[in-house]
Amino acid sequence: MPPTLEEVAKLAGVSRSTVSRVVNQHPHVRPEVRERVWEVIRQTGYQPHAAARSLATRYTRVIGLIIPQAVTTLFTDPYFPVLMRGVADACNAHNYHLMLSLFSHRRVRDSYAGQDLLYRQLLRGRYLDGVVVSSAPLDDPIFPRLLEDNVPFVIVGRYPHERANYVDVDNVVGARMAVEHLLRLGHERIATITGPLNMFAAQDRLEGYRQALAARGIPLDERLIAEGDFAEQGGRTAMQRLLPHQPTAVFAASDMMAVGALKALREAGLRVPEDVAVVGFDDVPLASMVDPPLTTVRQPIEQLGSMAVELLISLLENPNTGGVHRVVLPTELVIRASCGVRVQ
Amino acid sequence: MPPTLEEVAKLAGVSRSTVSRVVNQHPHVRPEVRERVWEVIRQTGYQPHAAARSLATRYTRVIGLIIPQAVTTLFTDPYFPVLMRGVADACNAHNYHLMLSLFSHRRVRDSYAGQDLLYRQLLRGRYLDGVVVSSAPLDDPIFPRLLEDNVPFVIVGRYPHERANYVDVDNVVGARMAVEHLLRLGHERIATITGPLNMFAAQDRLEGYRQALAARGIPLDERLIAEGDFAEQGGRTAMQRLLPHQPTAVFAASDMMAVGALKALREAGLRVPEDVAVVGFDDVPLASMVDPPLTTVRQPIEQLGSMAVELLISLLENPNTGGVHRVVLPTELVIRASCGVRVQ
DNA sequence: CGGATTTTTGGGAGCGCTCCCAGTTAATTG
DNA sequence: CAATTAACTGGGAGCGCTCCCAAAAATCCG
Repeated sequence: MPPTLEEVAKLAGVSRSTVSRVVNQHPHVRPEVRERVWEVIRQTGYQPHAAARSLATRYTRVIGLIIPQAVTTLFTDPYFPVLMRGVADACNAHNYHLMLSLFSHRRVRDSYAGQDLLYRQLLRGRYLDGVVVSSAPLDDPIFPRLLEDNVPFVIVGRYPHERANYVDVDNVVGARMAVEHLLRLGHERIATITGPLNMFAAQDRLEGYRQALAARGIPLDERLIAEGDFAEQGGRTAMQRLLPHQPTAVFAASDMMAVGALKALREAGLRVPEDVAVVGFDDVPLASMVDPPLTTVRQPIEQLGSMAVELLISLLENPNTGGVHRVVLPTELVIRASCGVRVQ
Repeated sequence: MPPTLEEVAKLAGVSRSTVSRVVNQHPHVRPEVRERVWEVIRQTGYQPHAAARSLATRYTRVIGLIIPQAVTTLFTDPYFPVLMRGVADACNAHNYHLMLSLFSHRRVRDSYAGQDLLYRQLLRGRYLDGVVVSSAPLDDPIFPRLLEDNVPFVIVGRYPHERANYVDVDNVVGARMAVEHLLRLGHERIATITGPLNMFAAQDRLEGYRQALAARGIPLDERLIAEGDFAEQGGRTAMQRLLPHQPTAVFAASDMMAVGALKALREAGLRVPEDVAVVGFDDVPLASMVDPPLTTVRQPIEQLGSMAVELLISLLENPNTGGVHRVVLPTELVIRASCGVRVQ
């Protein structure tokens, strides 16, 4: 049974309140007393009881990371581990703890309803001070829940609501750069494999693709647009659907889908980049390991995670700082072999 | 301000205690009253305050997942996401929440000392009911801490202590199968790239390698053993160190290291499997995507995660069930192209 | 050096919940 | 139908902490 404040107080010959002051670094404690109390704390290994503390203060020093995405994508995609690292790092640095909620929809309980139940528990039950949400589809029930319960939150990505704080990457510009690069290489029949279009990132990357073509005066050919799911398998089947329309280049909205596309192309007996050029998005480690190495759009994933946390914490600690906070980070085109170098 | 028990009680015209009984499914509440209370709960969206509850019950319904590994490996290795999925799934299924602690050692605070401080906070501060630990080196400070503070825990892996519960994979047998396969293919100069030897899994896989050779009467050649770090880069440099001793086959203790080895071999102008056969361990998704696809030892990673959680929960809920709980799951050899098929 | 400050200190109240113990009310039984 | 017994219900105490307020001690100043 670990010691309580009261016990420490008795041992140090002071009152509960004084020990509390010492622990919480309040001023107005004689240095001599303060030292005596610290000594007892050290010896007893005293540690404040989190529940008691948060019952009294209404703060938990815990933030949640919610990743509601249906699973397939999630865990073959190296995106998430990296994001998590950014998030975890920032939490450690600020002495917050991290609660992770993943939903895989594979068990009955993980249904839409079960998920909503868990959200309620987590948010209304005051397990958390605030939340970082990543990769949620636009219609995910987490958003209304957060808004309704007035829980401070930051999205990694974007959400169309006046009270939504977010940290995002400039997906439109990133995608445009990628497609412009293909245009520069002389391609005109450029296809795209999009992410699931109920996600903003997917929509934005498609928009970038559109803009690049429009700027070049190339009319949009709907047959050159195939929707994928950000995962490899989806990229592969999307590519198969695109093949009959003979694109000479493909912009995939994620590296995993680009890898899938690579596979589909190889199966169809086409060479990359000679017959078809491929560009991805994300620059996950795998991108440089496949054959041929992928040209891709790098996004600062880890930084996204830590910035989200830092923004959230600043929201928590200065609640009055008015206004909505939005950060958009730039992307960078990384050129490798998969798009070839065609002379115009 | 969300409603409290007391408020719900007033609205339903009963006492605090009765509402508590309803919420906690205690018997001895008239069905009619029970229904009335539920109705109020539904209308108000009442949700018990977690901190208040755990202050009173001394339970939090939160379990921790602690991954103390120095980072490089961690997040390029698809092992962790999969493990996490297993862990998260099991938590969801049993209505527990998951607290994640990762340490990357990249900031000052993430030093050994900072880490220990966080452990104390987490464990002594009663944030958690119990803990799952994965990929901790044998000398990690988490173990003494857990033992000393008497926190229920389950290791994914293994730890030499009488009170250590764990869920592990049969690394020795898995490694032996891999090496035996190479032996069967006629190899005699078989090298191995081990994991960091302060981890049990690495030691066990090395032991399996030893056993396979010994059973065949092949003397151990220390020059054919190189220590890696489970990550790609480490596998690559380890392979470079092995090359001068001209192995005809290599058993890498992780797929990521096998991929690194592949790279080193290619750089050295050697063909796989014609010149050197390669076998990995883990069967991560990447294993089947590289060229040539890796022969490897599959371990049920996700199952490992969910079993660890389930074991932990059963420990928490039936504390008197004596004895230590240990589960060892089997592995499976997956044969692909990287080891070739040599006729003896 | 005595009153006015200012700094320290202690203790009560309360955060929202569970659990135990009586007190009520309803059901059973001979 | 009175006497038991069982099924419900309410309220106090307490989980360990913070915060406020007032009392006590130390410091100041003319």
